[in-house]
Amino acid sequence: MTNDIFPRIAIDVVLFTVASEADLQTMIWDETLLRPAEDYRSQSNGLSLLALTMSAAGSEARVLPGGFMAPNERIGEAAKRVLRERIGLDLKVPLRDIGTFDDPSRDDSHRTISFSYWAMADFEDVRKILGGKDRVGLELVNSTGFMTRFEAANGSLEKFDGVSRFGYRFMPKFSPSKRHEKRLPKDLGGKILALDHDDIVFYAWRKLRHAFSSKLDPFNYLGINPLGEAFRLSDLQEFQEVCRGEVVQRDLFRRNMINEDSFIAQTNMRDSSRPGKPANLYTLQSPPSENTGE
Amino acid sequence: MTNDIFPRIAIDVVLFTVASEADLQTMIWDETLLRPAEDYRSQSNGLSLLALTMSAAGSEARVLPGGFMAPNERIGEAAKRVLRERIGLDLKVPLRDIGTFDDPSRDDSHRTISFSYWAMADFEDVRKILGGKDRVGLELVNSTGFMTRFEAANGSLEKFDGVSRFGYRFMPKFSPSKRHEKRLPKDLGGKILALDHDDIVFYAWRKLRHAFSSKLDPFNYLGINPLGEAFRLSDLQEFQEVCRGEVVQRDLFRRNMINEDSFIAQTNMRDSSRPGKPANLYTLQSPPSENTGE
DNA sequence: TCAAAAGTGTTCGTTTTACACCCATGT
DNA sequence: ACATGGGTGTAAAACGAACACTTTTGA
Repeated sequence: MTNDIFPRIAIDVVLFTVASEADLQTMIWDETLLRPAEDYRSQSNGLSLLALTMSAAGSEARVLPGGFMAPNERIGEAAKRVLRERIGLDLKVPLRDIGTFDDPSRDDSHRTISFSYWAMADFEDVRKILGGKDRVGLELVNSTGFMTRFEAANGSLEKFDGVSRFGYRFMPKFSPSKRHEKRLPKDLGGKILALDHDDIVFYAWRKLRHAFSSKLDPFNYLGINPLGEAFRLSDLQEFQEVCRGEVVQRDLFRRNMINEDSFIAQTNMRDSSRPGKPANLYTLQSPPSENTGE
Repeated sequence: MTNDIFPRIAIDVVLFTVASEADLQTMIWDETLLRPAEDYRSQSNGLSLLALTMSAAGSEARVLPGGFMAPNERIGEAAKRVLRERIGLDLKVPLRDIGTFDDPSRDDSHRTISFSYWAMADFEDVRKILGGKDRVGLELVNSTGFMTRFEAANGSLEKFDGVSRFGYRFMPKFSPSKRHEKRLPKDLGGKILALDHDDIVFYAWRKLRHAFSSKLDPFNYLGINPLGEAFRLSDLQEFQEVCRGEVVQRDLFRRNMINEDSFIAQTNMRDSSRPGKPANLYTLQSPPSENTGE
């Protein structure tokens, strides 16, 4: 029952999580687990969208958690098993398909095909499994700070169909070629992860964006409720902006959310824990549950 | 180098083609290759979107062309090889990912995972490889006639996010559960192909729809130009409607197409080959070429 | 009283949708 | 002349985006 006789099927998983600056400062004791280190030392990030990475075997390089498929195993099971075995996380949310990556740069004698999956997990659950011999850590994908800096460097975010540290796409009308042209880290001369894992993160992030592009409850789709029982609209907005890599106007966001069949409902609670006028708190209409996307 | 020792990787391909009633009548000599036979005998279909199928080995059942992955083979190559070997078609257009199907209904001792791909091919090329010992034929996916009948039976098409014979989705606001709930043939008690191939066709069709959902040239994305050098706007509209499983108003379609950065350009030719006022002919701005989608 | 963030009113322009009408051809 | 399909005018409705202003708190 050796794996050597047949093209290998690799499973790679992009596990996203979202954490505030405060979360990261108070809950991560080893700051080398947070990359890029300079970003987190020298500048403010606000809310961060992060992807879980680990050290590649015997090297400095960082990779996504991954493994190989075992005989007689269902593919979905394999992905969950990989997470359990490699990083010790027993995922409760659904894993979703990213696609297949026929990576030509893996250098061994066997062709390896990567099936990849993504999911969003609570930061609470993720932080517990950081560190260890594999140096499990978090790589910045996007943040409010990143978007601000990107905008300062590249002009208005409206030219882009979402921006992230793992790449972005031009809106067709602003694209040099009138297409949905994209730029990945490798195009920009700044590879982040080893192998083709930057590509995988990018496509996973593009799928994550879809969760926020309809009128439907994104957290139902993701299977988690990262905002807690009751939350400010501005919390929801910031979360959404970081996941989508786009910003919207405050009033526009509010009015879009508070219409007939919204997935949130106003509570009678208010929150004064932050400066400014107290905010009404909202709650999700329906609890997160298993759901099938397209 | 046996395949028995490891979970098998199957490749299934959904090959779409579009043909008019006249095409089908004049070019298909064996009408049993056209399914469902009753539909094509008894009622008018107009323009049809079809998927290529063949007989399952030693059975009446119909399946998608498929095969198994060979050692040291690139996944994209495998898909092209399968088409070449099984149905004798040397595809010139890019194959696109549908997803992975972990089919639990395949009954042999080994778990089989299906990587599936789709493409759109010219009817001209497809018709040449129909028939043969595998009874290669065409299965109706959607048609103008199908949409008309569906609308008569189920009410306005606006309630649906596209309809086809292989399933449809409700628009969230019309869905029983306020989701993008879907109905597949198996839910409707009318399985069409064997195994889980109905699902594969459905998801392939959902991807095909994307080709027509932006302002970009769908034929550039598909890699073919099914309409020829010059075409009527109504031809383009009918093609698009059949692929999307949605209908739009004539004037709205026209105005959406004829705006600043359209992918078509008006020619100085006119066509009087059909009743009514002669139509201006249009042509594609840019020739089909390799393109990367998301 | 001021800064900060929440929240509302109003306007303007664009896109969507609908409906009605006119146009040019073959029979 | 009339059926058939192509093509345009117009207007209401819906939506997106911008901007300015008010509200309510803590410091």
